[in-house]
Amino acid sequence: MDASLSLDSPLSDTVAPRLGYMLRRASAVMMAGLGAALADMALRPVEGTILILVGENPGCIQSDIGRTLGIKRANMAPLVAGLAARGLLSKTPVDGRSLALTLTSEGDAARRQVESIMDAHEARFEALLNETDMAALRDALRIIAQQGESAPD
Amino acid sequence: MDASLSLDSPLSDTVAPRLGYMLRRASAVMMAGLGAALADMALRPVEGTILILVGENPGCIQSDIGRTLGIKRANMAPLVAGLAARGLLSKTPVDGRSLALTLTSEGDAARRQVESIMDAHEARFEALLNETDMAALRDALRIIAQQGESAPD
DNA sequence: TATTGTTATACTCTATAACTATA
DNA sequence: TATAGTTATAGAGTATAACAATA
Repeated sequence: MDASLSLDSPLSDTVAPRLGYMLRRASAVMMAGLGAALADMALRPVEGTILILVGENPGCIQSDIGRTLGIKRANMAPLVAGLAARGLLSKTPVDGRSLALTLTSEGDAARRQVESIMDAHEARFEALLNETDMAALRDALRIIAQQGESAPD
Repeated sequence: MDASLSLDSPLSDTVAPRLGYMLRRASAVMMAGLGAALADMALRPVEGTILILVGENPGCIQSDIGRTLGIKRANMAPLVAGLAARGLLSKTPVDGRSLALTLTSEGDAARRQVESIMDAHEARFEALLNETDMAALRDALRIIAQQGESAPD
């Protein structure tokens, strides 16, 4: 049993096996799956991620969340405002210029649900790989991601 | 030597080790690197990819490229028009409704340069990983990407 | 009827610039 | 001077709908 050439694609494709292209495809598949899983809660992946981060860092300031997730200040503002408008988190001034973020009880319930959904989503993919490949995958992804440090703002 | 906790991030972050998040980060790093490497040619990664695909499938029709790369017809039109306007590829009717794409000689020169840039870019990352991890990474990415098949249009 | 290519359009994500207020 | 938050805006990337021409 070999064959397997051009079963679903009639074109020769030397781009498909490239590392960057494979990474992009795999990432898109997982993001789409997570987005679909979170759609029931009317939350996007980035919003779920913010809830988790605020949940484990109560009182953290908005800028720290943005720096941790690689989201610029200008784009954090509407994200946090949206979550606050839905009653999921509250902004309380600490500094005069900084806002401390904490989850409301409703936000914490949402956070627990998001974590549950993310756990199940990850488990679905991890079940497809053996432990050795999973460990190698994590190592490789960490090393690749480390190449893109810096970026002040 | 352990330490390593919160050196660059003052926040606890249980999202960072999640598979989907690591994939997204690694993919973004590689895409940004490739984008920077291709910027000298004033080509975006997707444009370079189209040049490669047309180069190895001369006379293929526009729709096949779109299907292979997961780009919708509506979004292929301006991409191909842009490359044609720059003299990198030519569109010749075959069907009356289908357009066969071929690289011009200038387009083929660009294609060779793109492949050279992509080779160097990949090599830079592959050098960071041993053969075992690279093989595991490719296997894992292929398996993950396979979970997101379908999508008719 | 299904496919190809095109245009228009909209929504998301991301980026910069400019502004206010504060440390 | 540097930082925090906000607003406005612009550019990609991606999505649907509608259309004309063709198979």
